[in-house]
Amino acid sequence: MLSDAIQDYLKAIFKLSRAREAGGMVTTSHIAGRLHVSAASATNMIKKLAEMRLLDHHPYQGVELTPSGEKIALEIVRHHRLLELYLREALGYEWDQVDAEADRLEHVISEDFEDRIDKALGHPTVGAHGEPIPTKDGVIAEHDYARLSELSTGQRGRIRQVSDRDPELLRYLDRSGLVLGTEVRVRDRAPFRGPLRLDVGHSGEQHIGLDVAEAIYVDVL
Amino acid sequence: MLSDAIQDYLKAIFKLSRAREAGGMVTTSHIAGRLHVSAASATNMIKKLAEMRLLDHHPYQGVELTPSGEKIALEIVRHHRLLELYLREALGYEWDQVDAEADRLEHVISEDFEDRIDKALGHPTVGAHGEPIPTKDGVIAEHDYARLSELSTGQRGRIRQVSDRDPELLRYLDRSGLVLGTEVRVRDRAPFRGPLRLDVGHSGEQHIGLDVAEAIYVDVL
DNA sequence: CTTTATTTTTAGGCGAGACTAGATTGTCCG
DNA sequence: CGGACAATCTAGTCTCGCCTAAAAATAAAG
Repeated sequence: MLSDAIQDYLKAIFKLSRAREAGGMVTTSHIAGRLHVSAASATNMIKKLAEMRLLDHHPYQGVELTPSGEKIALEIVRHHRLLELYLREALGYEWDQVDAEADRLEHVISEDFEDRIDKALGHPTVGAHGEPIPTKDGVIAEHDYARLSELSTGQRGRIRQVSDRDPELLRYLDRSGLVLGTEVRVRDRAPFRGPLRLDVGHSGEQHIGLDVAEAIYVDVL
Repeated sequence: MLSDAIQDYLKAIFKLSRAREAGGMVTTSHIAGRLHVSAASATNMIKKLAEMRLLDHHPYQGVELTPSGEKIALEIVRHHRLLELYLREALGYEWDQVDAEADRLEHVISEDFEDRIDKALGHPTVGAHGEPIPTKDGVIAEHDYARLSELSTGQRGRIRQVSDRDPELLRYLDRSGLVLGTEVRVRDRAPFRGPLRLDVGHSGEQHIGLDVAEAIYVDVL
């Protein structure tokens, strides 16, 4: 059985390698930063994981998950996302609270538990924040959503996914009506990485910063 | 935050002190046996818990939880029993599977999670095996059920609680119709700790060993 | 090309919680 | 009362996952 720490590292590396698209290489300090541990601790764990053939370590360059490492990471991600959705759907959790609870639960649930909540949710394919849920045999759907920040003036999109990293951000999005499924239109973009003016749904107008817009993924309409 | 190990020790000591009723003293080897660790490990942890004023250690005699130790134990037991019941009611787990899953979940759920499942279950007072569920402020109901093994020929009782220690036993009870709420009558008791012959519900007759009968608690009718 | 700044790795250590081996205490029995 | 045996405790060790401090490698800048 893999320890919680190992699972956390694999999950973090997997997510970072996705975020840093196409580059593939994830550095020691990225991992350390994400997990709030020192760089030395990350190096130690990396060496151990390389020993276990769960990742390839290119010293001073970065790491890359092996297929078996990625398989395990996907199992954990599946646990996490099913749990998030279950907490929301079955227990009424708010959008911004599910991540923290799922982070703790994901390490301890059995296969049986996983199957039961999967069934209770009707075998969902996307999680509480729109992220794809890997299948049981490790296949994850690839969506090519655009970041809201990439849309130009006049373009419309439907919100399909949001970053789950920051609960504060999620609460802000919720208050602003920027939830999954909502249609938005870019009315205006201020220059020099300035804010966007948006039409949100049928309700109203919102001004959001570019950082926020980068955390929102849309289908361009 | 108390470690999982500490929580496990406190829970084990609490349960053992209940089982060994009135005696109060729980020995090192009882604890070690229950937790599947060596006696030396148990001694170490006992010293640590005594240091933390969670229990009183009378060397070579045994231990007794302090009020604050018992408070913590009750919180864990509450988590455990609410989880067991939730797994059964909401996710369709079988009687014999809930204990193992709850053992892992009990350490990681938040107060919020506890409150939500408590509410979803309608603030239950007894768990999946009939055990009383401590309240949030650490009060546990005391039932004075009789052991089925103590009933004499001709006496009737209603099953109110069963031991949750052994999944195998629970499956056996389930197959035999010896579930919570069932009425039973002792038709006959064989001598020398021999088996009991029972009328179970309206269905049929069962022969059960005395060990089994000791694990079943009834209201005498 | 050399200096400087940053990142990564190495070295050494610490606390938790388990273990084994061996010393100690308590109990029971002749 | 004195042994014998079981239970308990002490001492010392191990693994895991984290840490800090210092050394080494890389990258950037003059």
